[in-house]
Amino acid sequence: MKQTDEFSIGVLSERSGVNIETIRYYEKIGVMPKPARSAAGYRVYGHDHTRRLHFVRRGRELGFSLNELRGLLSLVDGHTYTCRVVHALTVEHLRDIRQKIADLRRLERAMADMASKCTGDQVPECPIIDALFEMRSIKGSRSVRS
Amino acid sequence: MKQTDEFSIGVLSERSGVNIETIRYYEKIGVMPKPARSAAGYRVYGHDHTRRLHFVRRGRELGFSLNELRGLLSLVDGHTYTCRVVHALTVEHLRDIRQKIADLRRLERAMADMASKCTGDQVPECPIIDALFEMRSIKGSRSVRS
DNA sequence: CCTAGTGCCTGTAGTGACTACAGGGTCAAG
DNA sequence: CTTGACCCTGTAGTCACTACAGGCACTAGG
Repeated sequence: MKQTDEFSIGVLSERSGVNIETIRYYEKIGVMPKPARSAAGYRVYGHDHTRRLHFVRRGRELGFSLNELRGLLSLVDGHTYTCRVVHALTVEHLRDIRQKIADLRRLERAMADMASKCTGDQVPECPIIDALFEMRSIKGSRSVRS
Repeated sequence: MKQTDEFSIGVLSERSGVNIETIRYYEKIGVMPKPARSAAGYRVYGHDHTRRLHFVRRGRELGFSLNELRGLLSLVDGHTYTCRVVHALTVEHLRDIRQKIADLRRLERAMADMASKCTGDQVPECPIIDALFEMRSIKGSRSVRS
């Protein structure tokens, strides 16, 4: 590891807040490029890697899938992206987020409803259980993953 | 398949709106009980199975994990649940949901912000890309799965 | 009776985005 | 020269399914 701005995967992990295993995983699936290797076979990273990993991390926090990020990054890599394309992706993603929020709100209401009907007694009966057995499907409910 | 209220997995699937493969999966992991079998080895279900499967479906729609549902169902099966226990689980779950909504709202704001700064031009520069590269971590952002 | 078309069976593998080992090699300090 | 921290590869596990492959069972039509 030279004097210049080169560092190991552990350092990159710490700087980026991304798990070591995850960094290697990103490399395997082609989200992060294969880095140079030291004589001993250790991965050697530089500033560009940090930058890119930050990009991925932010993107993930914003709910982009790794596939979407791979798409964005390939645009960046090829210098072929335009503001229009990126904007379209963002707006689409925003729509998804708003849908998810709406789903969760409906879900919140249903749960709060159930909880309010519950006496919290030690008795072996519970309106929540009944509700789950009797209740109709929350219509329009789509993939709400916990 | 007798005249009484017995039916195949296909019928159960249709009645419950749960995929056949998923029903078999639920059986494998112990969320649904092993049903009786016909002479040919076909699964034979009755009304109780429909009821239970509905329970699981509703629970899933409300965002409970299969593990949580297994817990609830074992309480129901053993007739050992009390309203207090169920209420506690529900309230805990409700807290998770509200946290998720808050996360998504923060995310929505960040995305909307980025989108609004974007000109949507054909130019090969984009504030969104820049933002992703430069932006700080959304603090407190936890598991926001898409 | 034969055949085609369903429906059902088991078991395995794939998804996404990681995480957690097992079983080793490397390196710096004491 | 040994200890411990770090790194390597590769595989398997997580969750909640979904999708297939390869094979019986059953029913209706010819």
